[in-house]
Amino acid sequence: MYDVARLAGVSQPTVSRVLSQSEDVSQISKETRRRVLAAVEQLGYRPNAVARSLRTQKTRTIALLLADLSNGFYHPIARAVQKIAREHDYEVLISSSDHLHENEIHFCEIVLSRGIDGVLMAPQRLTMEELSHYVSQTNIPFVALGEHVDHPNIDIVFVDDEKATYETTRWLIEERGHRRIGYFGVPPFLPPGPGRTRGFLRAMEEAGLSVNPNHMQEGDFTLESGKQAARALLATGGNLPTALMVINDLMAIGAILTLQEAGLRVPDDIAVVGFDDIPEATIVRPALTTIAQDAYDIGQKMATALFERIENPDIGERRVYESTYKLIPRQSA
Amino acid sequence: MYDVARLAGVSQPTVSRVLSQSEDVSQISKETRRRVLAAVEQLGYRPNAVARSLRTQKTRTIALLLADLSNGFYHPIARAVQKIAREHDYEVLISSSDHLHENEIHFCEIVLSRGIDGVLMAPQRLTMEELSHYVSQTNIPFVALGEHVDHPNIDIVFVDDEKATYETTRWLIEERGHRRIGYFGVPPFLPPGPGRTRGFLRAMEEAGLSVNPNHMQEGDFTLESGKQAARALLATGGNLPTALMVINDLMAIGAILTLQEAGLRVPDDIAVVGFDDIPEATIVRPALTTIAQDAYDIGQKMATALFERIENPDIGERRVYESTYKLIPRQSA
DNA sequence: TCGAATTATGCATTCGAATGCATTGACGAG
DNA sequence: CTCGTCAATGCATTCGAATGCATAATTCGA
Repeated sequence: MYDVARLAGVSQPTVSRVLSQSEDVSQISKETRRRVLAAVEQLGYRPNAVARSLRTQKTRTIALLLADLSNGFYHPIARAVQKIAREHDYEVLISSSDHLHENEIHFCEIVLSRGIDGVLMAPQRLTMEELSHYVSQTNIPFVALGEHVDHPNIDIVFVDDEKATYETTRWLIEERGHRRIGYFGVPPFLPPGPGRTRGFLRAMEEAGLSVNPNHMQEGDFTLESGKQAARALLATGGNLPTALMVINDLMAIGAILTLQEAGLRVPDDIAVVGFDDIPEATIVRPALTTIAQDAYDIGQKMATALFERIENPDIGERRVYESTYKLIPRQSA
Repeated sequence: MYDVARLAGVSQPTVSRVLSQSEDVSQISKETRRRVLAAVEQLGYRPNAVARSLRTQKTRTIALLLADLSNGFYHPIARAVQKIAREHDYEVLISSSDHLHENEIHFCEIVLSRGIDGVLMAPQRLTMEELSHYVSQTNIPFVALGEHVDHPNIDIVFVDDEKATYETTRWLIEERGHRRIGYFGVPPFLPPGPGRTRGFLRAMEEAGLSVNPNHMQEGDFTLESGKQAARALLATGGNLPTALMVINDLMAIGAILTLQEAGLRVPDDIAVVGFDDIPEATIVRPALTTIAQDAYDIGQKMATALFERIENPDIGERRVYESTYKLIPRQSA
């Protein structure tokens, strides 16, 4: 910057003002501005973002923690966040926890030490104490995905998982006439497991239907775990359910593949319903009936909420945004 | 750091030494070290990465530019890079160009202004002049994916695309007896389009087979564009090829879906071969026969090459690493 | 017992840019 | 002709940590 200043015949602070203050705020003469910009151009000067960050205490970077980069559900979120961030002239540091506690902790440490300006996260294994611990050490805004995050300083965006699975289970019962319905979920410590499971069980109970414990299997959101769950179901040897609610599309697809391999017809022998509506849902045959989430909308809501707080730090209390879902009947149920 | 120093009864530089120099290099007494670490603990002090970066001129961050975050091919690359980066205690700034020139430029600007320590990229639209322009402005190492990147200061990792499609096309001809083979590619300015197309054409020519221009269609690597290409193929009305080489799996799957919708049987009426071996290849029915790339290996090679240069800046001339491919015969051909 | 060689630590400066405050010059009013 | 005002710019400092150099403390040998 000194070199630019010398070439333009002004002082370093003047160059700084030309480069970092908006035209109307600064009191730089037109002529000076022109000379400075010409010098910048001539030298190919580029401001050093690190130095700028140190002085302003802003990095113009937000961090985004996803649960699984390979799960297509998260891609529109990342895309929406990137887009909005770019509109605000911010960069996004993307990280994938792969559902691991250790990675979520690492993410938080990075956020605190790197001077990130705001955080978007889909936390799964972090306890509320841990979250509080980190949030309390900083003034930057946090926005999380999921109803389970309940902290006074964290805005959330959520989808009513319980209602979604409840309604869909009822749909399976009332519209499709199923009475033996199974459920593939995840262990209760993995959001949004509990909510979805609750919705399923409530619908079954209200309909006066019992659930065979053998028909409830657990996985970890991956395709492979959906296959395993289906294998476990088949291995029980007992009579099979006529329909299966699965906690997400990837597992649902895994289940379909394995069931078909075992000679079962979907949906004739077993109907399968997923959750998310990822691109793969239209690739499997039969195409997957699923509860669609609007991931792009979720990403937009999260990013918008975050930047509102970044631009106006004293917005006040926790805000809650709900994003919609919608049952998409295809061929698998 | 001053607070820590005061609490520990030492000077700020001493705290700095305790925190940033390895135990054996530094000449800090055991007792002082203990007191300092205790003070750090007590105050919950966390070094400011921005200040550290300004002083050391290192950000401990590398940048990774992918062509399309939604394309599963890139996920293992990202995963491998993250893993190796973490082993070196670096963070990864991931970005997706979505095949757009504008985004590739933006990425380079960020790299230069943010003081990134190294770059991994899968450039597609950047011209060699532009790349040179950016590379020449910095001393940090660049590693690129793809044979088409030919710059003395950029190491590359590549897969022999031409050989792969050549061999696979021969396989279609010799092992499977196809003589009318079509090809779905991408416009020639999109790597690795040209190499793969060349391999296909060479195999056809050597076999003395001509290619019906109607059987050559172009897309942009996406599922949707594969569907469009298939629609265009069908719309030509003429006789159809009995086999189709497709430049990547996503387009191949799109093609299969559309062909099936039109009442054609795969592979009986038209065999389809893809390239990449993404997870979706095992989801479609028939399962996709494809040329597998070892994306995790590619990511590892790229990251390893990069860190070698980061740790030893004067390694010298451009290095070239080849990663393998392998035809995976499944059911679609 | 004293100086040389270590070892342990502190002081002052530096990284690059942003900013509070001071200064300069031009202009107009009295 | 003088002084106040305001626009334009410069000076000095600051952000937080790392580091070259100087120095104090300790050890050791002769």
